Amino acid sequence: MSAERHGQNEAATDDMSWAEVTPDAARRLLIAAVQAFAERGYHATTTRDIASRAGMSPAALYIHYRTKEDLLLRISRIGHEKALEILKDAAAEEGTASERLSEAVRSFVRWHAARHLTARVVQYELDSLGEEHRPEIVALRRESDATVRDIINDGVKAGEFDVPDVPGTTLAVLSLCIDVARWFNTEGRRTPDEVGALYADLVLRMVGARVS
Amino acid sequence: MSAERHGQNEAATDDMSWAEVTPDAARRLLIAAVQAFAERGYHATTTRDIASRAGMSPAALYIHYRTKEDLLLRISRIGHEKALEILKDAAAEEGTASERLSEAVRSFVRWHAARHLTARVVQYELDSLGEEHRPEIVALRRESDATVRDIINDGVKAGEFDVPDVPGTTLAVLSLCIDVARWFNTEGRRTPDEVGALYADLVLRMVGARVS
DNA sequence: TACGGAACTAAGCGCTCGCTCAGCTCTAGG
DNA sequence: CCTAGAGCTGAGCGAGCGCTTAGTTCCGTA
Repeated sequence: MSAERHGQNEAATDDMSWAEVTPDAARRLLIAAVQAFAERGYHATTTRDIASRAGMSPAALYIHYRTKEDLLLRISRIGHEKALEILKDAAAEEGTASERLSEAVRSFVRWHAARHLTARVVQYELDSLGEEHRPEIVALRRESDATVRDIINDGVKAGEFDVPDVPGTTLAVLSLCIDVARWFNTEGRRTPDEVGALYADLVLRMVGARVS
Repeated sequence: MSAERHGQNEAATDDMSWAEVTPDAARRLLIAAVQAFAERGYHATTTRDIASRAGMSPAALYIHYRTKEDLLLRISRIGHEKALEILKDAAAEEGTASERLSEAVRSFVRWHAARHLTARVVQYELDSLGEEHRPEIVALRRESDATVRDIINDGVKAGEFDVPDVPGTTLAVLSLCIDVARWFNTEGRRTPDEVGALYADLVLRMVGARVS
């Protein structure tokens, strides 16, 4: 079966990846919200739907979360922090700029594919967040941007890369990786690992890395 | 002013690009719907909002469109047809595969940037379409995919390109172009022409085109 | 001038939404 | 055994939703 082959059935692994969310009922609600938001979008999802996916009554949601938007905010914050951590870990490794960029793209894309439900909410439901919470999330995105841009700048300085427009190329690389969350399908032909490898190669070509 | 510099203020040019929609009131409603859907998303947009943007009462909408979803369907169909036409025009030109791919990406991206409100609805609100209308739109997307894949295959056969994974690279190229609609901002630093030129260069690198 | 029909509006119907609240249940501490 | 409090539910409120309907306005034609 496909999910087994991928080893990435999101519903199964979510229990582990949202371990920081307690108590148990709050975590179940949050996981239910991720699935519902990813499938239907934030505005099309009802609190009744989220609660029933978690096996609870509609009122139970409000014991653990102040509002429906509060749920989205927590998902978005945790997700962005995870995505940023992945990029920073890759950037902090030892090795050439090519190696670090390749590893950053590979792991970033792998996350967007394996956890595409979460990533879809994180990357595409940002606008559903109210004005008062958006700046916090936008700041995390800028950090992600800076992390990738720094690696590319390193590569240019070291003579490894040929990049006429560093900010533009950084934007394109991140855009390419993020959009994986939109089209990736667990039932499809590619595993998250395969997509990660393909994209790492494509990005190295985009920055004109010397063939190794 | 930015919109003037870009020469691409969407609200202004929409009157011309939706010329095929008649009568005038129907076109005004459709343009209002594009703006509202792009800003807030389909589900978060109310029919009252659309009607008031068009300077009409809520009931007037139902004289020209059967339902709110009917509006989305018409926007989506016209938009996808336009996007496909752009790709096919570039693919049908004379020239090398590099030239045709470059022109396809340049014009496709330029459209997604200049008309990013429309493109955002077309590319990201597909899931809001009911099950009965989606297949028609998905067929148009497959045609777009095939058009780009054919150009890349031509380049590989001619020895112009070095592409280990043609379907995967095709997917990545289209994904990269489409995501322009998500991040492009009229107030930003780049014009649609500039983004088109940048992306055409990046895509030629992705397919390993020989430097010309 | 009179009239048929298309375009449009004011009012509002039935429904579902996010969210609330009074009260029930279950468990830990004494 | 009793009790306090956290977790949860059933019922439902006020609001706003998509959409409808009865009736008005306006214009082309004769």
